[in-house]
Amino acid sequence: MARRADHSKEELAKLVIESAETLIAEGGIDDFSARALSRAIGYTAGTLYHHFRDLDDIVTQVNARTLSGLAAAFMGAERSDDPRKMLHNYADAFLGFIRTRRNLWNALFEFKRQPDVPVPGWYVDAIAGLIRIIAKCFRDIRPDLDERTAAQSGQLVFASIHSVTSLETSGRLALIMDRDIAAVVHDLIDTHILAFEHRR
Amino acid sequence: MARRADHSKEELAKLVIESAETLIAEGGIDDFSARALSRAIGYTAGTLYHHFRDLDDIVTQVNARTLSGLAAAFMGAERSDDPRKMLHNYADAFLGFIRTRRNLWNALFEFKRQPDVPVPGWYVDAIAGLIRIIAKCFRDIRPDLDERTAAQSGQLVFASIHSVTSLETSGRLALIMDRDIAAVVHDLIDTHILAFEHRR
DNA sequence: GGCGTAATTGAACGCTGTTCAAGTGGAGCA
DNA sequence: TGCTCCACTTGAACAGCGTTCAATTACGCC
Repeated sequence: MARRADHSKEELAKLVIESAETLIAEGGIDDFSARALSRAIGYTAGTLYHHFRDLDDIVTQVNARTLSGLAAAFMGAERSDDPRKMLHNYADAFLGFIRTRRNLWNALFEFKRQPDVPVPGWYVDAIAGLIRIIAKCFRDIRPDLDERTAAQSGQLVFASIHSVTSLETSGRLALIMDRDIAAVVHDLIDTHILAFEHRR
Repeated sequence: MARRADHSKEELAKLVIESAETLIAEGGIDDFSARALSRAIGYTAGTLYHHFRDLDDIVTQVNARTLSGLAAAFMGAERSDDPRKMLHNYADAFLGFIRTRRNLWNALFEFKRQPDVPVPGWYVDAIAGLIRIIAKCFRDIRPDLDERTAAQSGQLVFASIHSVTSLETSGRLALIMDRDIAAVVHDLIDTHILAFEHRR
């Protein structure tokens, strides 16, 4: 029963990515498998490998949607003229985004990439874009400091927040601290702002 | 062909944990499996389940050794009367420790715990002990601030450093920043010190 | 020496990602 | 209309995984 009239090549690809996103969002990356995905779309596992290189290929495309969704959440953050307030607004946008998409956010950093397969360029660019938004706020706080310093603070904030959220979504935050994720994230931002204000 | 003469119950348990540690240290948690471990010790996979609840049980005991090894590394950190310098010394001890034990450090946070199995108490205590050492330095920097504030800074530093090291060991640090792990860790510590000095 | 029991084995179950020969349905051409 | 061709789909297969368990073995003890 080859070439079923059910879906065109493009429709099937779309169906696969969207179903994969739903499966990961609902059950996490651990319950996600080639057979579970093929069951969900009504095809056989083998078909997946005719349209995608492997499962990592599919997960990477789901991750792309998550990243652009986060970028959209950043764009939708409440505006403020105060860069300090703006950083907290971004944090709230971020927290709101991952609250409803825990498993998808986890998938971004959980799934193993094999070292030989290079990270896609758009992947790096998407993260760099988010960090640039954060760095811009630091630049506004102390325009006298050079751009590189602000960029590094943006990177540190991004990495630190990623840390506590991944600890939280994997259920390990309570091992380290006794506050909830939102309190910790805003505390982290205040810490980095305070340090940045008093630099040099 | 049971061979109780080869190893006593205690000897076998020791052999299992040590072999598991070696396997994880050399090949990472991904290449670690019940069959690989049983092959290494010259027994069958089924035997493992007579002496341990499951693989998680074994990994957890390996993690215990890693944690106490890290505590020992902290104890061996170069002493200093300056708490700021001391924080950097702890960082160097930490960096030195994970440099030779990347895969073991990864195993500490990588392997999935199922949510129903509670985290062992000594596990929580071991982490809390490390954080307390860090918090003590912050307390020395500003004795006028209350203990809780210092404790929270200790937690933030621990979580932040865990973040960048786990990003680094999983090969993702380069996605976010362009500096090496040691530079980032010391920068993080300076940031938290600077912010702590200027609190309230 | 024989018995009881603890330790060990090896097969089995259901799962995983991935590959591939075989077969089918639809499009294009005569 | 009939025919051919090939992209697509399937289902079986492979090698691995964690885990369980009936059967077997070997040891300590009486």
